Amino acid sequence: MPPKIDSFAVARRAGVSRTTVSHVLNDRRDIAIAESTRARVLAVAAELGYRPNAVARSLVRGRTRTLGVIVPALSLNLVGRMVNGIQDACDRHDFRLLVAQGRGEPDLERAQGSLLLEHRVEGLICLPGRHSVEQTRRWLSGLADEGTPSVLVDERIADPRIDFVLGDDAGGAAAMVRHLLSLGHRRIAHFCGNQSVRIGQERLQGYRMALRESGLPMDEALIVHYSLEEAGIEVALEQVLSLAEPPTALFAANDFLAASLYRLLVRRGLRVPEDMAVTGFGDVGAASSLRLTTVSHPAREMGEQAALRLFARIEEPGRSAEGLALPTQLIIRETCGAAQASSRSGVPGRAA
Amino acid sequence: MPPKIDSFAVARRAGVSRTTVSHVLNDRRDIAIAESTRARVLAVAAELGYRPNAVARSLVRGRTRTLGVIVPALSLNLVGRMVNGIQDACDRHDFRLLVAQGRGEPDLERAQGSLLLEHRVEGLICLPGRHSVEQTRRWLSGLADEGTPSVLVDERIADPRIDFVLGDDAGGAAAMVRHLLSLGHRRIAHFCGNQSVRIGQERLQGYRMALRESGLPMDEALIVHYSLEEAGIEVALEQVLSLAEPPTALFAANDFLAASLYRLLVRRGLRVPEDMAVTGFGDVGAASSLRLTTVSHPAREMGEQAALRLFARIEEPGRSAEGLALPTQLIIRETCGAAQASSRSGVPGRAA
DNA sequence: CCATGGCTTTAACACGTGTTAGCTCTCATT
DNA sequence: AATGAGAGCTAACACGTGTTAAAGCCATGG
Repeated sequence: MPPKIDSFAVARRAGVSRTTVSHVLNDRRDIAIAESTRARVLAVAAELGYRPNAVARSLVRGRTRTLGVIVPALSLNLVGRMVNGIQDACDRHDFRLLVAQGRGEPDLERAQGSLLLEHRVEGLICLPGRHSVEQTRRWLSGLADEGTPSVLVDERIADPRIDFVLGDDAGGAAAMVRHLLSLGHRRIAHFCGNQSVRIGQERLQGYRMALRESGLPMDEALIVHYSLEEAGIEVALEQVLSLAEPPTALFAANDFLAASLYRLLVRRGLRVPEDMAVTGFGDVGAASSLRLTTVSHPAREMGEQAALRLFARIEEPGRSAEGLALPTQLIIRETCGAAQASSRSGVPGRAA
Repeated sequence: MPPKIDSFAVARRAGVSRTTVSHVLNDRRDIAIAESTRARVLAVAAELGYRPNAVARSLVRGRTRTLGVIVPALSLNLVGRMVNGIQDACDRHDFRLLVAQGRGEPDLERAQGSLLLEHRVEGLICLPGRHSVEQTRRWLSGLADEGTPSVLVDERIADPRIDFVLGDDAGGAAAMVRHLLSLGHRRIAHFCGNQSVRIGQERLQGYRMALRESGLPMDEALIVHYSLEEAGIEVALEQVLSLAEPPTALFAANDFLAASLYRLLVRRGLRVPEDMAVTGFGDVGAASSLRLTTVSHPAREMGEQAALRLFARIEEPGRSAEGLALPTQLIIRETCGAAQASSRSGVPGRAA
């Protein structure tokens, strides 16, 4: 066990006081320090491998320069991309990131949040699980009362002290449908996502919006719900293919679903995209392998923006919160049967 | 701004001293405390919403109960799963997790590591980037000199003070090849992963091992290297299909590659698995959508084990390090053309 | 020779908690 | 009734740093 190297050790060895070491290492310009002294202190600190104790510094400064993030699980693709964005923003602002998993259980989420607060994170980013949205909202409002800033991701919240950040799911879905319309498709089926969460709802809403503005009749038979087991998808597909007027394009609410549809179609001897176009949403890793036309979800940017919002509120506690909807991007590959190009949905802006 | 609630506030309100509050809240059984006092303190703490300051506690105890992990990027699928496992283990041991991204850049990795050490993490888990393995090894050895325990993930290290954890990539690949052999395939092509990293090398090695033990002749033309662009894969596929004796099964070093092969085969009018079997490695999300036969990579368990190793070394600093290779699991779905079943490769054990 | 003033350095306190040694008070034992 | 024991509580220090007010030093000018 090597001897403990604290600022005392550096001071002794450099022949100065501990205070001088602190001033040099914190680069305080308002305090005059002889150049020779400064150089000597820095040399000694490097020589001894001195690592300032951030714990002690946090305590005395009353600032930890640490953010906390609560997610349902880090293994989820979008969650990883989001935390990646948060982390990048933290790096640029010299903040550390403490992560916690809530598994979508409200009680666990709150318990994990309390632990983060005991560690005095300066702000909290929360991506609630599917079943805990409402409780999470109330809890974050309570934290706002105590003065802890937070950002809610992927869900809206009415509290004017809490920012929220989400993707423009409706806009992205609408862009996809418009693209399919522009390719000549008139019968476009939508395989819905989970209608109990915002993203599932809004993607369907975007589909409806684009169809309505095109003037085409809305056929509810083309809006496909299915049970979650793999067999459920196949049954639903059979059903829609056997319609009197079957669709010529399938727009799935997510890429995994699109991949399943792709496989099922191929197994039936249909060609994609010649006999049937297939598109997805999310742009997960395998989407590019399948050359799947899809919508890229701005998960990384959402994380980044969430962190930036937090930094702004930490610096200016009175700042009023805003909702932000980040644009998605249409990724045109081959499963829609069009030449490659891409376009953005909407512009970044306030979300109601 | 609500009034600061520290242990003083609780003590005042409960009519006891701050020390008594500490004893009650830390549940010290060796110190006798009247039941009435204990109950009153707990009630007041709950009423005021007292949150002990973990920063102060860490400072005085000299223990932060925090682990640090350095990864190339959190957006990578396997990384997310691994950190998920680490986090679960931390939860069970009442540890917090501080994450940092090194982007595979050695300098950044070390800088991030230093930051984590300044925050006095009690141990470090390191998943080095592709290009920084050797430097990372040296750096971790240096940390061991200073007394900081660490675990290296996905790479071996000779230092007897540093544990490493990896997946049994060779065993998993061998199991896959044996399975294909058992289905009657005699010409199995392997589309290699990056041969400059361990997992790419060992998967190829497992392929060779299984073929050798089967007694079949080794045909180097079936070991496929390709350039990384999408077109590269197509060219390589054409080449192997036009061999005098083309393969009947394609074993890809990862699932994304397998998905690409699946798509290319289908586009050529070939049926999977009737005309050609396709298998992958990793069991990423889309693998189940494509009903891809693959090998599940034990990323989550690796993270979990890495953390457990660290806890053991933190409790018993003199403990000697071990290498651990975690078993993979063969996931038999439909792209190999077999009835569903599954088997494990090897047993958990020491890795040389 | 002393006062003035700028440039460096230092002593001392603060942050919020855990912990140890010691104090007080009650009760039972002799 | 004195005393010892033990239960219950408190005072004081420690952790490693940042920060402020004051002290020391040196040169310059009166």
